[in-house]
Amino acid sequence: MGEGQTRDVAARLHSASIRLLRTLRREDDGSGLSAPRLSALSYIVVEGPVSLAELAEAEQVRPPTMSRIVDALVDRGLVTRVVEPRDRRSVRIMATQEGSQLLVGGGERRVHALIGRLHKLADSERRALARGVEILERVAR
Amino acid sequence: MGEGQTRDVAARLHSASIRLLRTLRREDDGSGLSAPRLSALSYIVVEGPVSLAELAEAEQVRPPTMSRIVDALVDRGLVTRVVEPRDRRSVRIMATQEGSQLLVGGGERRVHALIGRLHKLADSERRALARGVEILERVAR
DNA sequence: GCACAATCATTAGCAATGCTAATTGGAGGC
DNA sequence: GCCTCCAATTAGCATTGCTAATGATTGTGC
Repeated sequence: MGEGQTRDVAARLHSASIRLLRTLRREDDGSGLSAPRLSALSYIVVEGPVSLAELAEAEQVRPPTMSRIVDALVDRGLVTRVVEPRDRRSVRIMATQEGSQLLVGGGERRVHALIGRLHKLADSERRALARGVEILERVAR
Repeated sequence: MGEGQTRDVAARLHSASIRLLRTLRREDDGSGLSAPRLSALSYIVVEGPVSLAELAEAEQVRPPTMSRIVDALVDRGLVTRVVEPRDRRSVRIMATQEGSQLLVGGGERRVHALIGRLHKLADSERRALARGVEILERVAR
């Protein structure tokens, strides 16, 4: 594959990813949470108990910013903060039942919407996309 | 392809897209613009003259929010606002030379970084990814 | 064991971004 | 001409982002 074609794939992959996530983001309205809060909650639910530093790093914001977002999630009872006994400087942030349910209870709205779109594809296309996703996972790592 | 597999593809596509864009976002630092401003400028450069309403819709923010972002871009000389003569209520927003150069001049940092990653793939993988991107474009439309 | 540097999180204070409601200015109907 | 509708902006507020400074705890050197 030539240099120009590689550039073409890169540019199109970039803009298709942006468009996909923008489309799916419309599903977030029903959650009642802002985008940063929902994204943080999602990470907490999936990645289990995490430290504030890890969470901030993963969400690409600074610790003070994330500390406030966690405040808001705690206020709503979606998340708890527990001091880590091994190192009492740090905290374990984990989802409450309510927090997990808010996410999965909605059937994970975004994924659900995406499944609906995938159903419109031919089976061979879904397989080709699945293969592309495997490669994308390596590229995005 | 079964229902469970389709769900699996959807979930993985979703999170791989998030991870990809987060990775590439690190390239934005060099631009000197915040994420919303850079994203708006990018749309303006690519989509030529646009109205405020169209730009707000595309970026999924409300018109007042976008109006202020455009203010900031105008202040930096990256964009101009021209009253539309056909309908003097509306406005044509377009990039200046400087605005276009800021984007393409950096070689489009994100795409450039992505090309570097694609180079590490085997040729057959790049082709499979290219096929996946074609399908993704339809899914994301 | 004790001062001292390093580390994790939070607080303080500011700029930018997001919203809704209200306003301004112009277009179009009648 | 007047009234309604429409595009954009202004006003005012909450949230999100940052850096700098502070608190609290841990680890280190001696």
